[in-house]
Amino acid sequence: MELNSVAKVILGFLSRENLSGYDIKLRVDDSTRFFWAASYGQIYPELKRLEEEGLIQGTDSPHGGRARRVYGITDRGRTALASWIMDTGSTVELRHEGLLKVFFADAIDSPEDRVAVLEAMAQVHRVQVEELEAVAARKTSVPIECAPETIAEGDRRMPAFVLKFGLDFHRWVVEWCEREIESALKAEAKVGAGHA
Amino acid sequence: MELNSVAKVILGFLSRENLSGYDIKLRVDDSTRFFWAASYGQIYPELKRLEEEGLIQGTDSPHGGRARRVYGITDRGRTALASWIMDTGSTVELRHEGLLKVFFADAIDSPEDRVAVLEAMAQVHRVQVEELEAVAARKTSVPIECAPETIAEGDRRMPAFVLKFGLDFHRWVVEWCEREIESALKAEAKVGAGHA
DNA sequence: TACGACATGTAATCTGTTACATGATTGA
DNA sequence: TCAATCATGTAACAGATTACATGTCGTA
Repeated sequence: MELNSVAKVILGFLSRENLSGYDIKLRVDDSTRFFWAASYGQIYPELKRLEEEGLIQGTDSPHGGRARRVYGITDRGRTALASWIMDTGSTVELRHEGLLKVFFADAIDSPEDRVAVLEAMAQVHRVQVEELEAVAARKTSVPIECAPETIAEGDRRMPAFVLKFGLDFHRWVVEWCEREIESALKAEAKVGAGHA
Repeated sequence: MELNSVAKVILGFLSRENLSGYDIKLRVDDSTRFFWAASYGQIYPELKRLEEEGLIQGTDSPHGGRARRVYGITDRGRTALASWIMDTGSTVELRHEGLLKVFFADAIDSPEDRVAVLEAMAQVHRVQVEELEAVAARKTSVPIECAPETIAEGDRRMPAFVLKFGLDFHRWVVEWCEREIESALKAEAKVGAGHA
């Protein structure tokens, strides 16, 4: 019962509410995309597979003449989800072009230009902070889940938790870069003074 | 002159020293793999392509009967590398299964089990810290680049910089998790006391 | 009536890893 | 002599994105 990458988000979201493939994609793009993306090209085929395996159950529920299939999680699906969550192993992958540039920045002659590489990296993370702040603002003003019983359940704390992690993380990176830039500038000033 | 993902590491390493494909792979696995991996299946074809484009220049230099082709960066290659590094845009991708588990941990009934999910995430990052500490230890004791002229150049500071970032980052995540676990446990204790 | 959101699906493409094939050299 | 390392290369596969095709519905 190994779950693939897409199955994990699908079962996760379906454990909260019944959704169509389209709905799932909306929620992914609004939340997990920052650390776990999923495209239509993965979602729709996987919904079929998961239904065949009996982890989810689909029901046709067209809106007028517009075809729509809403899926709900089954007991077997819940078991699979819980067993994945409770498994202590998990992968972490970081692919960071800014770090790669810093790593090779010795190839740049001018010290000011090398500092600029760090500053550019900081800027990328500032943008991420802004994006996440926008997400946070949206969450507090207009909750994405609008069903009344959903708002009533106040115990859905974990997504906010993860959002906080994202904000804290990107802010930390910005500060790290700024600290290192400052100490680099100080070191350089000393060298400059020595030469004068 | 858009560089693809593998071209970036190749040009970066060749800007320091002349290397074979095998050498490049060794260096990637020893350093950038934590944020920028590359496999033989990418490296060898790309070396050919970069030579055709004139960004690198290969020379056959067999060791005895063992075939070997060593590449050096050209002036055009240096220009391409510098222009990529100085470009302010860069991608950041994080794929974090632990965060995904935390995100969906509301599906787990027991509060203790939910805390365990956070603890497991912390553990993954502790392992990363250990791995990076091993890398750091290797660097200070036996520098990977052993050519004397290389050791003499003391101005290759950026790789150590990036290593420091990795260590600081993973330690920060561990502390973040521990802080949140503690505050979660305190909140729970209060609820428990209220019920009592 | 036209546009944007709703809704499903797939084919082409791209990127990257894994595994294998092949063979030489070095050192225990 | 045997295993590990040096060395190059490719085919098969896995994972994911992009772009397209198709059509409905609500609303400005």
